Amino acid sequence: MNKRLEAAIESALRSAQHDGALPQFTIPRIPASPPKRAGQGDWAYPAMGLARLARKSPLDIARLIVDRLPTLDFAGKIEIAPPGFINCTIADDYLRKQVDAALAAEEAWFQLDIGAGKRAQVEFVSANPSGPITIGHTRNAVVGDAMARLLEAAGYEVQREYYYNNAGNQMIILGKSLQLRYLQQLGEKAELPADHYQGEYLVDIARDLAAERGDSLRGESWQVFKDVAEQVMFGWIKRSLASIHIEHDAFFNETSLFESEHIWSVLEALRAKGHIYQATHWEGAGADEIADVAAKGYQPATWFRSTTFGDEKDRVMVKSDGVPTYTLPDIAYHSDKLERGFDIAVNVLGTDHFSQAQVVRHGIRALGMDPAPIEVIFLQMVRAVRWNADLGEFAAVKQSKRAGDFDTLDDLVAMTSADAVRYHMLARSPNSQLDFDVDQVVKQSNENPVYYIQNAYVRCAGIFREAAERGLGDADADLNLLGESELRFVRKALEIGNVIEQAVRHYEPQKIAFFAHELAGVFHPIYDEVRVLHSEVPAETAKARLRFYRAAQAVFRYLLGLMGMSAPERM
RNA sequence: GCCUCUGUAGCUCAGCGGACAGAGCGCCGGUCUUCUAAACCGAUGGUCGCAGGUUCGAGUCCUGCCAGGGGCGCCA
Repeated sequence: MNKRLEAAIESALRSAQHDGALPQFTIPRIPASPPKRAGQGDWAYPAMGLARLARKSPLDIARLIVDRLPTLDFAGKIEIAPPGFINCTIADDYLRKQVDAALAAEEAWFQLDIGAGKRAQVEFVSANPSGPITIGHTRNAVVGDAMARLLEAAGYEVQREYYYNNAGNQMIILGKSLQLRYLQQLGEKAELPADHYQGEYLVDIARDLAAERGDSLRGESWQVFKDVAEQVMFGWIKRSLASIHIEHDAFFNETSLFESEHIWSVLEALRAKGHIYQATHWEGAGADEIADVAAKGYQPATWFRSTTFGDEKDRVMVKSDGVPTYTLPDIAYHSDKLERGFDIAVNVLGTDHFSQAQVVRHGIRALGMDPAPIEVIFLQMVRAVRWNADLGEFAAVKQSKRAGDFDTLDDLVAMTSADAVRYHMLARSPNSQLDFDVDQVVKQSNENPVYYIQNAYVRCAGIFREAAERGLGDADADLNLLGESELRFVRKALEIGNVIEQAVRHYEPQKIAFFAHELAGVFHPIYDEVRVLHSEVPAETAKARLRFYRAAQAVFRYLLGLMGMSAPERM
């Protein structure tokens, strides 16, 4: 709608230039935006931005524009306000029509076409199968899934992908850890080294394994235990994610890149383009670094000259022992992603991967590919915190997998609820750190934004239950009987399209959470004021209002769905 | 040291270069004989970390400081 207003203003400006009222100049793109205050219309266009170019006062320019504005079906009153705003109000008639339009079109009313015919991929979670889903992964999961849902709402065909590193050292340690736990179950004295996974969950798996297989695995190598651990972990991970309504379409593992030899062909491609060299230390190394390398006695390794692309130092691709670092498979994986032809490939990562993501980008460039489709949402740290009465302050609950002391997604859901976890993890800018106060989310659950939003849906459901009992319907409703308040809600609901578009264009899925809360804030006062089943409400008015609440309920159902939250009939 | 994120009401946070800076929670005072009060209404509460700059206009953009988080491995 704002786009159409901007286009109309641009054509008005052109016509003013054409008839000589304004001098010739390139018309800048000035966005119309919703004003903060009531009484300033629904869309405001600041003509002040044209004053210098047109060499006229902003108010005069606004006048010239308004006089030449083509008719717009949604526009009602159009006013000029100092210092030079053009305030456009949406016509009441248009708003009334939207009530029926929303109900007739159902989900299509919200659907955008900016992604029509385009494919998007969201890669998220991507936790190694070395333990349960932690609170950090949970934030990643919620943000990634919301992003995917928003892209779908924008018309994209979306694939949700999970990438995991199962070829590295961590998985070897995992296998060995389980092996030792298994031997402990058989009564052997086996000590777990400090760098092994200490978590109790491995004891559980070992116990099951001993129960099922007896001592038949006593002589097996760690690989066997690694495979068992990986398989069991993935079962847990998928089940945990499913508990907050998240499911991936594809699982991509690092091992497959080795099996297909893809990582080696990528390395050769880089070498052919002259970005690879063998050395004990990188080309720009200082005296300290060279001395350090000498002290460690390293043989030559394989380096990627990432400094060519602006990196601060070159990176090792293959260690001197012949084992690749994470960098090589990561580049290979992303080149594979791009070859699959996605228009957008969103990657949700913790900010601790910032440098790594930059190197991957350099690698993609070095291969001669365009990294533009790759977008990364970096998440700042999330901590589970609890009030510590002894200290008199909030203290972080540790979440190291290997230390065996952490809060998992399962714990969080058990302590709060899937809906509360999803909302609280989503309703925060990815750029901000998040302290997830477990006790607070539980304690305050009665005054929570989660319930505030869901209650809007519930209250509608209550009206329909009662109406059905009294045999009331909304057939032949005359929407002219709707009042100012109801139209205020429709006006706000119409912003959904803009919110989704902005969330998608700027990769800010949290916007939808804030918007849902705002819309509920518009809804609740109306619910109190605009009654349906009240003895003083005339039958025809009740019908119109019933239809309005049906549309409102559809809006909330849609919004809750976009956030992966449930829409309960009762609370 | 370099890179990056954050700093807005007592607390947790929104805020798109535009008009007098916004919510929720907390505190204070009101509102249920009629669709769920998990709600609503009202009051209180701000030198937008500090200092410059760009602009007709800066919480928003630029530079420099200050404070806090994260990252800078032949780890994964």
